[in-house]
Amino acid sequence: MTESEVQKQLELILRGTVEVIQLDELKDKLTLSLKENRPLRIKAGFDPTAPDLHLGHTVLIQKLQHFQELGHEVIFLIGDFTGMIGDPTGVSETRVALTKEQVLENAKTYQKQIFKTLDPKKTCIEFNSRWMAQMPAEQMVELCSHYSVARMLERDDFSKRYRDQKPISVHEFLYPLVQGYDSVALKADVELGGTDQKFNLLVGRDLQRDYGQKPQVVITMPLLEGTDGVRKMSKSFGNYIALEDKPGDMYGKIMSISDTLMRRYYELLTTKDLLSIDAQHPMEAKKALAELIVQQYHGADGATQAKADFQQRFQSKDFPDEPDAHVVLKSTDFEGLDTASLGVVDLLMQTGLLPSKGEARRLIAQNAVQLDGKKLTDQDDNVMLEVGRQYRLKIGKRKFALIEFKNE
RNA sequence: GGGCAGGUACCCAAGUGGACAACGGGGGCAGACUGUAAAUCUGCUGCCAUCGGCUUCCAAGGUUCGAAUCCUUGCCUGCCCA
Repeated sequence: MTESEVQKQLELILRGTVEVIQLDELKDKLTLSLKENRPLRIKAGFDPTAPDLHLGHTVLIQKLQHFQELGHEVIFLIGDFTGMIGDPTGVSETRVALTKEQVLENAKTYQKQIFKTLDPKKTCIEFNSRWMAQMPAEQMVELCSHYSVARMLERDDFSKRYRDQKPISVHEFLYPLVQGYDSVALKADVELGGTDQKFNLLVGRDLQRDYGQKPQVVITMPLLEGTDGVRKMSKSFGNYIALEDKPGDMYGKIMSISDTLMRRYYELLTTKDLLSIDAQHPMEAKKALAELIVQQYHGADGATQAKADFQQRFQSKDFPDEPDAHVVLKSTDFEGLDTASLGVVDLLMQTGLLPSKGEARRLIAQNAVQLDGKKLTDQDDNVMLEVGRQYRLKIGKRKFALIEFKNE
């Protein structure tokens, strides 16, 4: 009986994962949890320096939600203490230490975003400064004694930097140790992380063993590719879809991904059956995905609106209900002119949607500007505006402005 | 403390006294094609302007008819030796 239940839980848990260390231990833990009616403690740590989450982060959050759905206890750990160290994973940039206020502020933002997925009542939010900030130096030294330099250097980027004679600050060794110790402090049964976290996650297992605990099961999740379909989603690559993106933008960004990437997003961001996705027309499937995700973060209304707007804007190439700019010109805007005649370039600049006149000229030269459906091709042209009429200006494929001339 | 290398547009990266608003790649934008995509092809990508002008190559000075390029100082980054 419990066995089939374990199997059922596993199916959801394993979806999209890269690696589970060790699967047997996970099975045992699940079995025991069911038998004793005790939820497992699921830990995932987040950096407080980047509070604006994007879909890449939600791969983990989604997985946490799965556990929550299965009745387990989710611990959302904000690494405010480790944040001061700065994760040396990959290319390390010098981090500016955050103030307590900033961390709390960021934590709030986090909560607002994650509780769109997680159940607030069943989520425990922790800060690792709670135990780390008080830790006496003696204990810190003690903690350090549990790991050797040689083992530290096993870590891929450490060994690489060491080999390449790139600097490794001593305090960087503390990052994995502290992250591992967090698992001890929290008595975590399972810890989730991206594949790049594997080393740190494993340190947690070792430390727990040393501190007389059962080692946590480590589950690594893939790093979600960004909208370019190649590199991992990251703010610095500019290929991200932020949870705080406006519904329309979010929808549009999802629609612009490749079909291959869409399947990946389905796998990692939803629980939809992939076979049924493959059976659909890719465009329909993508629309459904976009709607689903926008709905999750902006509600049903936002999703419907975004969908309709997208349809209008791009698919039927119609003028949207809500243009990006609405310009109202008055006769006083035409100094020294008695007619409402305006240079095309100036008209474009009035919308505020373009950074410079050069850009405006360029777009005109590239046949990218339409006024009421008519292409404007000569940058020296003037447009005559009639009083009271609304003009629809389309700039490129995604910028729309409504121009109006009111005489007063 | 000493030695060396380097800081060029959104990013990477050429250029080492004039022909430089600055090669090339990435990214971005636009056009064609399409499924609104992706891939591909083409063009554009400092600012203002009618020929033309203006402000740029870490910062501040200097040399020169003329500097991204040479000199001085400062700031920053990496390496090596102590």
